[in-house]
Amino acid sequence: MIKTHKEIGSEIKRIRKALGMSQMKLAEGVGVSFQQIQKYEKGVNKISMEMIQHIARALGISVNTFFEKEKAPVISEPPMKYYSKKKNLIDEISLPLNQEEITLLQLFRKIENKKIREGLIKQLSGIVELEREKSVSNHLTR
Amino acid sequence: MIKTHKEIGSEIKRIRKALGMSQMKLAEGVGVSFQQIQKYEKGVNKISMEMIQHIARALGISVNTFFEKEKAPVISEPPMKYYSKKKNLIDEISLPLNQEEITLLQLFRKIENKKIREGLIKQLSGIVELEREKSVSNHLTR
DNA sequence: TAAAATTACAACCAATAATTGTAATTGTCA
DNA sequence: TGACAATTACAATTATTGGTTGTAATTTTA
Repeated sequence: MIKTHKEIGSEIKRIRKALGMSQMKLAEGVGVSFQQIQKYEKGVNKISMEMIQHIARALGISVNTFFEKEKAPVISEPPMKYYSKKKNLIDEISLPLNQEEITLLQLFRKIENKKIREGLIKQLSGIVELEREKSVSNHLTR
Repeated sequence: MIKTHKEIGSEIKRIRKALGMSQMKLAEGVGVSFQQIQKYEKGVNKISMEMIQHIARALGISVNTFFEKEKAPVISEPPMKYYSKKKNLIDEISLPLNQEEITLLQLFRKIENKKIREGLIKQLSGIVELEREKSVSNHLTR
């Protein structure tokens, strides 16, 4: 859910008051008129990316404060088996990816045929299986 | 140090390209013309707080990505060594994934042999190729 | 190399960011 | 209480720019 300017403005106001700071003082720190601060707080005017940084600095807080509620990228846990039981609650999580993995995904997402996708995954799990067996036998004969 | 719109725009462009996404496609996801995306990327137009959220969503990343490097409000400057690690963003993009894609990734990550991974991607691109050709011929005979 | 796709650049216009001015509200203290 | 200062709300105006469409240039694909 995206945050509206009105919501962000209210947050600015809340923080400003919590700091016992007047609109005038904040305006001074930001470099605009205090009436302009009012507009930001009311959500009348949009807040640009540069402006939010000035405001955050004047308030002595981090810009991230305004997006803290966003869920951070979560690292998924390895599945028990190769096919993990899907949990209905979560259908989308975020993972940090490297370039190779991005390429993999870009290609995979182009495959519209579901059976082909499923087949690929099955094949992939076979490869993984093979690689593991090989490493095991290597280990035994080493 | 505050980030200018130009810098933020460049970051958007870099991420978009890393994801293999065209301006058109991004524009579509954001809900503006692709020329408007150009202006954001060039820093010609300011990016509002609401707009950055739409852009982030269309890119499948968190808004915080644009402020990750930001230092939290500092009273005294911390030692340099804690900041020394320069992280390459392209190698650390977070994407929302569905269950099938997560499975794919988890399997792919188990493959330690680089050649096998590369071969897989090559094979995958071949499949994509095939599927596209098929859809083209379907379209022609339809 | 021709086509298709993607990107860059220009001109135009409606929308609004920011200013100044004034009124209303709140707080302070004699 | 009432006068005052400070703070905040609201109005009107203007310069700026966010967003569009159109076209040219560039890159990619077949």
